[in-house]
Amino acid sequence: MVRAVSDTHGEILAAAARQFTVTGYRGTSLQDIAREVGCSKATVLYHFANKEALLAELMAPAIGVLRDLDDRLTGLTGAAAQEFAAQGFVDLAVRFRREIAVLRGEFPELLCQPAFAHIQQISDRLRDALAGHSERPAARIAALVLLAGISEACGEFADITDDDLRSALLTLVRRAVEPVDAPLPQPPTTEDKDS
Amino acid sequence: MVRAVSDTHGEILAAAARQFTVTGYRGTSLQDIAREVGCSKATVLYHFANKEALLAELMAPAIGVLRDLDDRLTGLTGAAAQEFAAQGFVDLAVRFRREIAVLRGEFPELLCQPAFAHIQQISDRLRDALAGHSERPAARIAALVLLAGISEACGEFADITDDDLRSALLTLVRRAVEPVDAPLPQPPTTEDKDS
DNA sequence: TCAGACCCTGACCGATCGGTCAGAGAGAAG
DNA sequence: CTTCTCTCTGACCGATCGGTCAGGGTCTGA
Repeated sequence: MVRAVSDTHGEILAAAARQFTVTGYRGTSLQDIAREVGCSKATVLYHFANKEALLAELMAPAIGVLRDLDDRLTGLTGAAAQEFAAQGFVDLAVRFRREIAVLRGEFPELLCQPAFAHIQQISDRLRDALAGHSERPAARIAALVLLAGISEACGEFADITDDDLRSALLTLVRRAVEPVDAPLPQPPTTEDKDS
Repeated sequence: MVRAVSDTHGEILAAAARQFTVTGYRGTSLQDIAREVGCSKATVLYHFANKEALLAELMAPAIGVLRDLDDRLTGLTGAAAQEFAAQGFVDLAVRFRREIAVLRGEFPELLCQPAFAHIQQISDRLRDALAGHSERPAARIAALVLLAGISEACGEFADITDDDLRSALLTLVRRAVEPVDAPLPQPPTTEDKDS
């Protein structure tokens, strides 16, 4: 039986999400979260093993999508990989605006935690794909600026619909990204026409 | 007289700069800084009124250049403002890679402090200029993504020379930015070709 | 020799952090 | 009624934070 399963768990999660986006992970104390929910700090720690576990549960969906994107990226090369990375990352950034905003700036330390061990590697692969796997500094720089800028910026456009934001970002990426070095021969099947 | 003016002050500043770029402002304690310098925490607080004053002194040069850029931006409009903002900001970002990296992610809280009260407004004006003062969401989004991405990314290319980084970023911005709505008639005089 | 400015320190402070723990209260099951 | 589980809490803990303070060295100029 479920015993109506008090939604305190969910309330804590929601409050944490709100506070993390405003004051950041480090800047938000368990006390702050408890206060917003209207319970004690001990209650927060009854529902979550520790502060890190709270963050991990908050990020789980976004990280799942990111891993999925990474999986489907392997095998693609050249312009196809570039376009797929662009679409995939823009879509992810838009859908998980809030979650990404949480990690803003706290990446370096947070990435050391086991729960987030792989996302640095994944984002590196995304960047490489977006750079057309080129070694040219200009291509690498453009890809990193776009990834970082989108991560940073998309949380600040709460007044724009997902669709509008997505199309604007995708247009921007396609215009800004370095074109792949050589027009490599790619099978004309399973191809998206404008890239 | 100068009494050889013990360079402890400078050493503390340098150590703080290093640590802030790695662990962030919040993540670095006065104890950490003192340990790297090889002095006591009390010594750090003898040379600087408090932790915030240390940060302020570290940021002063970058902020000065930013204000100067803002001053020279007023009066310019359209494509001229856009190009000036692009060149000015890219140059600033490259020259002060380290300082900008310090503020990475800690902007929201730090901007509340009096020493940094104006830089949010300045960066807003920079973004507007880069967007060609357009109201179109796509233009605003592109400008913000570029500003945020450059701020975020330029600290991570320690292996690239200033000149290379600057030209790569400038190329990126010119390609990525939304062109101004209309080719407005601008006086061909008092025009800075590259500064 | 001595006063004073400068530089530095250990000891200490209150506040706050994440986290622990014993136990209270409410229902459900027997 | 008793018993058990689930939910929640106040009190408390050690660690660490930014910051204060009285005082000890050291050098300089009178």
